[in-house]
Amino acid sequence: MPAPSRTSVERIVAAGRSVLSDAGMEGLTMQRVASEVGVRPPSLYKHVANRADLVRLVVADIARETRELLAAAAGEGDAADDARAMALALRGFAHRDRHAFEAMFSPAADAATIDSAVYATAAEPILEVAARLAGADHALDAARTVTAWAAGFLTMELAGAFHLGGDLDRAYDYGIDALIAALRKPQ
Amino acid sequence: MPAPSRTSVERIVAAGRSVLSDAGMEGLTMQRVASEVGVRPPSLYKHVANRADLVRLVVADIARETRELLAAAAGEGDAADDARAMALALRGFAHRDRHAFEAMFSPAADAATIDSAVYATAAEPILEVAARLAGADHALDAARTVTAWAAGFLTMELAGAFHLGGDLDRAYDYGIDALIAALRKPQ
DNA sequence: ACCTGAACACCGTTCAAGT
DNA sequence: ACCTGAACACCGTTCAAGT
Repeated sequence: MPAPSRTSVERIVAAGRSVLSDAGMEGLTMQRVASEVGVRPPSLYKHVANRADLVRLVVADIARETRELLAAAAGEGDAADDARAMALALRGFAHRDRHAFEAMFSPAADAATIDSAVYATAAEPILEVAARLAGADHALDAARTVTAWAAGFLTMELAGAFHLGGDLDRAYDYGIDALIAALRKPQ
Repeated sequence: MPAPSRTSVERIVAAGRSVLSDAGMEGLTMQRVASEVGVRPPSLYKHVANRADLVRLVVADIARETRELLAAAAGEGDAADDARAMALALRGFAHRDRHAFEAMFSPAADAATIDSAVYATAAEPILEVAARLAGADHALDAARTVTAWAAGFLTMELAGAFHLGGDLDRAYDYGIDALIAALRKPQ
């Protein structure tokens, strides 16, 4: 007499995603997720291999979310406007959901190995603007430079590394403007 | 009959530093550190408040190390040469000791709250070159932009986020050149 | 004044037994 | 075919008892 599944990977990942948002990576425990889903911890192992696997799935979800966010920010402006809008959208996300942002952009000991395909997902819209901004030949380098800067800035901002004061909104603008100017292909 | 201390904070932090290097943040356990130091885990609590405290001290050590490293890289070249040399020195460190680098530049759930003074320590040599490069008025913004980019690039490189291939050495050069050009004060 | 063993709470994970 | 309780290993941390 087979027992019908009382949950599913989808529901487990969704629960994990929401636990992560409000308890952080450290609070993302199998026990908490199980109780959120209405099941006992051992049952989760019928649907995911282990905690690392669950974390990987949750991070992949966040990557998809990030891609949507960035794609939506790139409107019909020129390349520089779109790049600026995407940078601001990413900062908004980092502020709105710091745990999700950190899970994606800092290699917590927990996240262990993240599928590199996950990054490719989120990187698509960035590559597209980078190509328009820097030209096809430098699209990859330009995309990496901008992404590295934004990820680094926001990670450090969230970590409280920018303690020397000054207006961080302005500092972020300063950075994005400097990068756009530097990467822009000769007209 | 008071018992003479069989260890010290210094020795504990040094042990923690070396355990971190070869086992990562996740392998940095009180048990491992205790055994490295020749003592039982409960004894550590006579010298550090708890694991978070130990992690904080280890990270502060890494920050000092990083400052030395950066200061040594800034030779007698002009501002652009020094900035380049410092960026390369940081990358060398990230490759040589990835766990130490990650402990400093990614807010592991473990690191919890890092003293912001720790960042100030490591930032000093960067601020100094930034002032020479971008002028005193923009020193802080320029230092933040360069640091954010380098931290982001190296974190992503270590995480395997740059899977799309291409020469990463060249990509790093591309980034630092672009940033130097963008931040350089009008001559 | 520091060290220790014993103990506790909490975690991930396995597994035999239920349905 | 999935769920469960019981169990195990491992972790951080506390504390009374040793010296």
